[in-house]
Amino acid sequence: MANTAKYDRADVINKAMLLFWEKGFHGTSTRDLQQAINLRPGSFYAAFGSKEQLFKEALKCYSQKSSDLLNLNLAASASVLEGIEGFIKAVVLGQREQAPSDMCMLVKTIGELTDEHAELVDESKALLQRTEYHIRDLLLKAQQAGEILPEIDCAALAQKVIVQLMGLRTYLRSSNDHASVERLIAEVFITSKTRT
Amino acid sequence: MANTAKYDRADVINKAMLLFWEKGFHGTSTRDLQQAINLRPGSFYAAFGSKEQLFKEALKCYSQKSSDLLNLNLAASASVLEGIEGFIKAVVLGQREQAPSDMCMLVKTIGELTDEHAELVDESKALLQRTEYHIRDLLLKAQQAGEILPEIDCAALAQKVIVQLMGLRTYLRSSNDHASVERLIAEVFITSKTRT
DNA sequence: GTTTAATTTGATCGTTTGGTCAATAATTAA
DNA sequence: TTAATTATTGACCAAACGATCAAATTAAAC
Repeated sequence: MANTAKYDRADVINKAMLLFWEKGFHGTSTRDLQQAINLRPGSFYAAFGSKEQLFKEALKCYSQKSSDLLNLNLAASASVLEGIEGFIKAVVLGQREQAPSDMCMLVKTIGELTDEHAELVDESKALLQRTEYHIRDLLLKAQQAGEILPEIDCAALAQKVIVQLMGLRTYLRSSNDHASVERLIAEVFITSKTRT
Repeated sequence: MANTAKYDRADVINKAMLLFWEKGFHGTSTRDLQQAINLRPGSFYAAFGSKEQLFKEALKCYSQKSSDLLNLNLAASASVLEGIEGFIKAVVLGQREQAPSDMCMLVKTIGELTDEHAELVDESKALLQRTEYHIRDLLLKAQQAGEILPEIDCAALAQKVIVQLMGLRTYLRSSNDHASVERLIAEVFITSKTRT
């Protein structure tokens, strides 16, 4: 056989993801990346092919972490709806000192990039849609469990949740007004909840 | 005296704004700009000093256009609340074929840029806040006119409107689902309106 | 221990970047 | 008409960009 790679691919992608999340696609140079993940150009391009391909891996990594966080909150909550609410709070407010940006990386990407990088835009859109469907399915489960009023359209409610997530995270980045954002989060489900 | 400039400064800034809005700060090169506004480097830098300064002028231009659109909708509406609703529809859905991006240029900017370009980020934040205060004042006026329930906190409602604007425009960019967005817009004020 | 195939390294490539500048052209006041 | 002042032009600069590659190094297979 031959030599073996000395880096942990998952760890490298995670570090690249954090840098891309913070500075964006164009704002992150391949040299920035190579320094952050401690790889020389040759290894870098042997491993990932191009800056664009690494960014795509970073998007998937980001989305997976987000999905993990949702599952974590679901597991730690007594009900599905509580789990979703916990997830929203965690995503928007929770990770203050560890996340490299207040805003969603997928939102930042579809905002920054154009058709010139259609593959990355499309991947971001697809991952956002997957999240929406995931939440819709969870809301249906909550509705079947009697947590959500039966007349509510859960697909429409899932859209509202995604819109709120996008809007609130962006608003927090803009205003840095934690208190207001916390108050606004509490209102997301109030008209859909059953009496408790 | 001397020679006079052959270009219209306001027109040039407007063209630059459209390009920046579409492609972002890093995605737009000074050569892209110089070609779009038909200025050679010398004139370009004599007129604007730097890419960053021109971007700042572009932000102000964008915000002014947005403010104009709000006033236009207010003037064309029977009530203040109708005017705001018309503005929201116009901003989110109306300008389909003319706007270079679904998303708000200020949101795109605070999403793309970091502390490295703090002046541009801060300017965007300030312009967003000005819009929020503008809407808050209008909502107060609508409340005094009896269009909004007296128990509503108009400052908080203005925040909600801004969050919705950010979220809905981003969601439209992501999903291209006009019908859903139109439906979601209709829900912005339903719990605040008085009986009609 | 030698062979073999993969990895790592750092110099380097051609291009694009934001920005400068001396030369030229144009306009108006005198 | 001339002198003074400003605008325009296009060549040019140094730095940063994404990416390549031959040479050196490494570790598993035999």
